[in-house]
Amino acid sequence: MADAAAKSPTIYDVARAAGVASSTVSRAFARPGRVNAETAERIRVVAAELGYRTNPLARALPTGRTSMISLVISDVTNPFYNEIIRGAQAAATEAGYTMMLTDAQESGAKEREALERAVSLVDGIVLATSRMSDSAIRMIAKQRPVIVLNRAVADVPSVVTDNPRGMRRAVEHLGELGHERITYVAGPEASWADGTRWRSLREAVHELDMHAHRIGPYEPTVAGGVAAAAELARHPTSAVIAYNDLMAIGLIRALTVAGARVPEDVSVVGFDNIFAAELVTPALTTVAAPLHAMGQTAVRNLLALTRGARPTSHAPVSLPAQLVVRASTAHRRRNNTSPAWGTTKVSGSPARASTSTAAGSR
Amino acid sequence: MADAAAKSPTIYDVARAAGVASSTVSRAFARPGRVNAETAERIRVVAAELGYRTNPLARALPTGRTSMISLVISDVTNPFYNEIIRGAQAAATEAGYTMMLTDAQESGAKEREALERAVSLVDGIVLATSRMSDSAIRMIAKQRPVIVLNRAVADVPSVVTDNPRGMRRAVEHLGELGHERITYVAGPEASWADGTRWRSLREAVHELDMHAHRIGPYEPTVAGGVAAAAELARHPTSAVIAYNDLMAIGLIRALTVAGARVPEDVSVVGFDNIFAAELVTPALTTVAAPLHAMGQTAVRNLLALTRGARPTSHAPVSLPAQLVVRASTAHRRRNNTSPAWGTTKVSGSPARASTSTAAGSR
DNA sequence: CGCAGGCTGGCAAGCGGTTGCCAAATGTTG
DNA sequence: CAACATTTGGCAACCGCTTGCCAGCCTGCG
Repeated sequence: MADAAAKSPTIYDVARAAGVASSTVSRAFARPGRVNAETAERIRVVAAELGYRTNPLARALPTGRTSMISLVISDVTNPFYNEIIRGAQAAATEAGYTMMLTDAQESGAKEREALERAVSLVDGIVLATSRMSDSAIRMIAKQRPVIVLNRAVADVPSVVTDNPRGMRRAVEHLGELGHERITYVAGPEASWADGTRWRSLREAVHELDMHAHRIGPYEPTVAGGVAAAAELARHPTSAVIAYNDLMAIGLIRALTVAGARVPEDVSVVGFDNIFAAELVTPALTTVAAPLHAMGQTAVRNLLALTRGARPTSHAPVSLPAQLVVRASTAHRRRNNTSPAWGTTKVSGSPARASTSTAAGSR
Repeated sequence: MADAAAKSPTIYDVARAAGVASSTVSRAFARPGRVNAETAERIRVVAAELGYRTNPLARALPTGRTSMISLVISDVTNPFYNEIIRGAQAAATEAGYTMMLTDAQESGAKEREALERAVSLVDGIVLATSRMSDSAIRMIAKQRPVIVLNRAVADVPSVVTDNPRGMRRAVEHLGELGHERITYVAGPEASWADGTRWRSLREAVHELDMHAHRIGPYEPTVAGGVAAAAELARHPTSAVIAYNDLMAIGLIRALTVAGARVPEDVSVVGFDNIFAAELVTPALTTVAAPLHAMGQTAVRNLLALTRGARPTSHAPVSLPAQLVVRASTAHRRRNNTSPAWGTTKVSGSPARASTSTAAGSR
């Protein structure tokens, strides 16, 4: 019908209708002070009548700025990003920028390919939990301003959670509940966050005169948590801290299936405070990252960069974490030397345990 | 640092280096057959050496095609969209398109504003569960090809789940378990999906000689489900179907708190099969929508539209749904005329119930 | 009254590609 | 070998907007 017919009006149409030169129209919109107020007003009126709307593409060509930024996340499916996306979106909109979201689907290659396409379209990029190598990231950063989120890369400004403090709180909490030995269920080996979390845990237990040991790495998913449970059964502790909530959830499920009770027999703490954390049974005690603030801060800092600001220092911007205590942690039962699931562990399912161990240590 | 120095090479640079005209370079990339194979190869090599990459913005200006599409969803936070996003992304990438994701944050106004900005940048738009009015949607559709997802709008092609069949399966399932009366917990009044689900439920119970009644509307969130529980307590049935999983989860929690056991006392069925559905306790029986396929189909159909295809008919493309039976549904306990939670409801916690009711009906 | 300087608005040259049209070169056919 | 068709590459005019530079005009000041 009458759809393809009407091409949208250009500054030339407006210029003709208003009886001025196209450059004047352009300036009326882009450089308010540069044109006489009355003239500008007249142009504005005429433009409105014609339904003129400046074409961002055409504007971008000569200026080189698109007013778009890109947020790349490693996995849209991971609820961890929900609030980050929201925060980033809010900051972008607030500054008049359009944000394009790209899902890397946990693949460094896909991430790279998507970036390849997007890099020339945007004024800046936020890389959240990038799966690319440090050097690949630096490569990108050479072409456009980049902020990495939840990771530290030399020479590239970043925004992270205060993992040390968060971990410290978790350990203190467990300590107050009488636990002395903590098992850390590790996430992806390549993960920067995993590294700092484990390091922080070691420091915390040292200071608090407790003990920690580490198993893994495992996939940072529910399935990964399930896999970890088998290994945990071989060296049970009364308290466990998992790399993230997804793993903690998987762990609890597997533990429950194996006959252990959470939190009575074993306390479990996760990281991230994802949406599902409070839905599962028992509700998960977890270290909440300031997700919304992270997305927001990342974008704000990015936009500052695009305006030419140089980062004051190369140290990551660190945002405070918070411990959310729910139902998956409880007092250690001191007098019970051989709990039900401990029994299960030594005799019950040796085959399963060894299988998973092989998979776990790769 | 040597960052701002190097401007990326253009076709002119390549042309000079290869000793041909810029138009030939352009054609070598855009119109493969139009140029001699050898020449094209040489150009390609030179371009690779120079690190030339075609600038999508510059290309978009004369052609009017950006190779970008936009996916607008009503709420990134809602896990319902996870797989839709994935499917859409996959279809877009496969076709060489870049997809930009926009979150409307459940606000028709924000959706509109974001669209305002994006419409001139993309070749087409997928509106998933749009919160805008039909007429606003048609307005957009007049400017660019549009596909609406999970909704039907006259004159705009759409992709939806086969709600009737899905509902039918749910009702049959409940019928087989001996339930005779079903309560439907309604979602947003304005929701197209809610309308068809309730209608389908009525038809199904009619044919199967069962009974249905409806309560609501409530927010399509966990909180909404919690609110609904209070109302449900006033007219208890042994089976409940909720508008979506989030509400079903909230309902189950509130029911459990109130002393009812799920599924022993009341069976609950949700819709959508979101990620958390299998994590909660009891795991949720739900009608699974073919989320990935929906996203994929929507984008594919959209791209077909951009290539000039006219939709064959204006009837929505309907994709099959599937009932996933988990642990939240069970046989009706026939001999128990006054179940525990029925008792609870009339005497146990009237205060709590009435408080929630007030909150629920707002 | 003459002139420096601030305002305004127009001209025109891009930004990096695309593409209709033309001409030279090469291939085909009678 | 001439006439004609087919490739192949170049020229140049856009696409819609920005912006450096220039000129006309109005003020204010000495």
